[in-house]
Amino acid sequence: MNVFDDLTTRVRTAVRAALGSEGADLSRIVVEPAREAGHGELATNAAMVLAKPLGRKPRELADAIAAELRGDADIATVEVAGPGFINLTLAPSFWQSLLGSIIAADSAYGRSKRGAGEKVNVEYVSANPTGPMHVGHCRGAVVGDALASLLEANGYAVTREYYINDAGKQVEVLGESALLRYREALGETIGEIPEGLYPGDYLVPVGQALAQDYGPRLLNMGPEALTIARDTAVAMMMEMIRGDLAALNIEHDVFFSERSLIEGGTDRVAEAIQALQARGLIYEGRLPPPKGQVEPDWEDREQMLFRSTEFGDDVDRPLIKSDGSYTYFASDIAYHYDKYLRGFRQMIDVWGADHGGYIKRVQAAVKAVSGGEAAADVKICQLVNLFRAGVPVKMSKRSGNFVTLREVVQEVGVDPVRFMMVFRRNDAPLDFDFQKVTEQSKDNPVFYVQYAHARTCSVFRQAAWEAPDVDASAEALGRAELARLVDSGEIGLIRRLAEFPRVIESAGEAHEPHRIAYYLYELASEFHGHWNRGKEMPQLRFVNHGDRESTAARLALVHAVRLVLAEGLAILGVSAPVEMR
RNA sequence: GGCCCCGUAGCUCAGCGGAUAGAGCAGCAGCCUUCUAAGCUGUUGGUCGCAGGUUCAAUUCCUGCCGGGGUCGCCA
Repeated sequence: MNVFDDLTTRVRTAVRAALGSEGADLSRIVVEPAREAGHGELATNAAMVLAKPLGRKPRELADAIAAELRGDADIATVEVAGPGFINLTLAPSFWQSLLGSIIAADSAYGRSKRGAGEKVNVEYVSANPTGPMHVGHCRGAVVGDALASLLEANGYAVTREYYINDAGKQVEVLGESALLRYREALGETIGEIPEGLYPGDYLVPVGQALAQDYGPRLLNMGPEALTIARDTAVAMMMEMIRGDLAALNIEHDVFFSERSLIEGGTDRVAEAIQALQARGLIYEGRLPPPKGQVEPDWEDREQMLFRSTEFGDDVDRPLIKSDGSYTYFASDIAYHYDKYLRGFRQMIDVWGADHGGYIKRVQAAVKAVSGGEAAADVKICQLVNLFRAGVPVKMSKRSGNFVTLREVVQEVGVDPVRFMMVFRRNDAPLDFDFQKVTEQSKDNPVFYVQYAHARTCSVFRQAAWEAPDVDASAEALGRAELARLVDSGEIGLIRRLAEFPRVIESAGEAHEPHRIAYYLYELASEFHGHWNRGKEMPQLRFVNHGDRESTAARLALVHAVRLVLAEGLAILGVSAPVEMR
């Protein structure tokens, strides 16, 4: 039910009829919404695309195609304009019946089957399990989650995944920090937390849990105690992080432990390296030191390298540290190899801006390890700048004075956080103002869009009161005399609703959930605008006194607007309130 | 120095190769004696960082500069 696909097909048919089908490439022909009112409702580039291959003038081709299109009863006007555009307006009856289809499709409207059930893995958040999530993690969390939903709306089989970095030095430090808290829980005075350990209070419960479970036994246990403390701490931190995510309504399908790659008998990292070796992509060699930067302890040594440059990386990458353990990247290769073995050919990783330099090597790894069958897209999320009524919120890691995700959600609620995080492109920095995002005013996009939905609901409440004889059920509205919808504002709204499937597809294809947010903003704006016209011109109001048929038709339109707003907000994980009080 | 991202109206930003580049805010001019719930309507404002290239067509793709940010073996 994508109008643009529908019309593209019709245009291609018209092209074949007008010009014969002698092998011309019709794939580049598209029908798009016209940008300006003066350019009709839809426009196609068919004539311009075909001009060159056919060796004919665009305007001439356009005239021939246009003549063909005029035979289509759904097309009201056809005009050739500019360099060879064919501008179309559709018959009101076309839009009216489209509205009927939208209502019939109900919550399936906008959903695409383009993904055809293909498996996609979206890995996001993946915050280190060393403490609670702070606002910095928030954006990636929301972007990843909304992207996952967006891909589901496009018919993909999506797995939401979290990679737990539970294998490196940081979790060892976490373990040590937990042991200190353990001694504290046993009654020792530990004084100030030493430099280099995690000072946060959130480790106090970990120490208490250890004390409760083990009593004083860990004190003389040796290295084993550290392992126990570490594992306990990681488990409890992950519990906390899950709670943080739950506060954002985020739930992952898979939590993948980095440590699991090397524990439990099989060395999955070694297997991944072997897979690369089998493809001749591993060698012993030396790396040039980084240029333009002083590296005092640079040690030139012969080491095992992955030939990632073969896949577009800048230098080949080491897999084994000088102490003999695997590099983080080696584990990550194994992790992505695992994703490939689980059947994912499309992998999306959502990372913070500071990981930008890591993209090429992971993409190289995915290509290498899958023999070119799989590909990774990496979405980088830029910083979020916090404000309170326009004043920057100071944050310093050193003083531990960072704002946690939980605090933000508690203060402003989930909806403003989720909406604002996708109201920018992920790769552009974003300003987040605690005060503005909760304002109930036109200037606050969250409110503006949610209010549009609430307003649609309000119309129905009003209708039940003022026009109780009109059956406002979805079934009845689907049967309404939609031909009553002739006002330009009404048709305009239907036209906007018609764009929804197209927005879902293009946003899904580009992996850009923010486009949904912008679309919803535009739809809301158009709906509010039409509403406001009813102030000056009561005859345009949805509840049209004394005319049941007209009221029913308009309620059908409002119902469809509500449907699309709710669907779009659902993709973003933002609620669609029935009232804003 | 290498690599990556960004550069569009005074500000914050949209813009999947298409026409005269859009929105919100701010500014300006009206309306707001009351109704459909958090005002409304209109309007000013642009060498799309610069220079080349590809194309019928470039803000969009490519190359090189300029400016801002990030990042740069054995951290994750």
